[in-house]
Amino acid sequence: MNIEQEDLKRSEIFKVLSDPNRLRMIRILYQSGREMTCGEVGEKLSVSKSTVSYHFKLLRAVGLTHTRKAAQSKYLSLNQQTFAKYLPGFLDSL
Amino acid sequence: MNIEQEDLKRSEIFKVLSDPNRLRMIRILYQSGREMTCGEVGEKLSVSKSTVSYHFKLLRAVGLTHTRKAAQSKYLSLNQQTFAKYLPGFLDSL
DNA sequence: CATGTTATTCGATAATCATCGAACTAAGGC
DNA sequence: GCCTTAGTTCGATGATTATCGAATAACATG
Repeated sequence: MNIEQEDLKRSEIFKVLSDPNRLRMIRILYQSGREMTCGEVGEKLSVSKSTVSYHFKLLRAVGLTHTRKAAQSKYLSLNQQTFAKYLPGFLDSL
Repeated sequence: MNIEQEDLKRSEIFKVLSDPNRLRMIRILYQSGREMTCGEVGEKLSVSKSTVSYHFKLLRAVGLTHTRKAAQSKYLSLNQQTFAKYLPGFLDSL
């Protein structure tokens, strides 16, 4: 990847992190230290489930989270590799 | 500062970093290792000077840069402390 | 198969954003 | 005092965004 593309990727990641609700989601996932479902996270944020789904889609799209499907639920967890590459030390600063 | 406020501050910083042109500005400043004027940076990005001024204002507003005024020019430099606090290791990953 | 749970998709809407050129301010040099 | 240089501010505009509720899809369980 050249610098142009790297910058675009970086700015996309920052854009995804620039919403307070998404930041909270990440903190919730990080501090829980386990997988969580959409509903579980959404409950803590008091926003509609469609909005939660929207945010989760964005987080997934830039590789910040990983999704495991099981039955009707989807379990989300942080993708530590992406954080390590683009935001070294960030998670620990939360 | 409580967590709510910290998250707002964080998301503001990320929002400022989520624009490719502002990211390039930061890279330019970082790699040059010195102060630069608005015009100097703007030249490298081929955007209008009003747009550059707009971006610089945002960077300053969240404390990512520092401005020193001298004669008609304004010299910009990165505020390393803000990076260290909110994005440890980020500059080195550029 | 009917019902309930979990999540996604689809408009719609109000808000925010990046960009420009033009007008303006401030400072120097002639 | 004028012109030049360096930045800022001010609309205006087109694009993107966050949010919601309603409709839909996928799966499980009675």
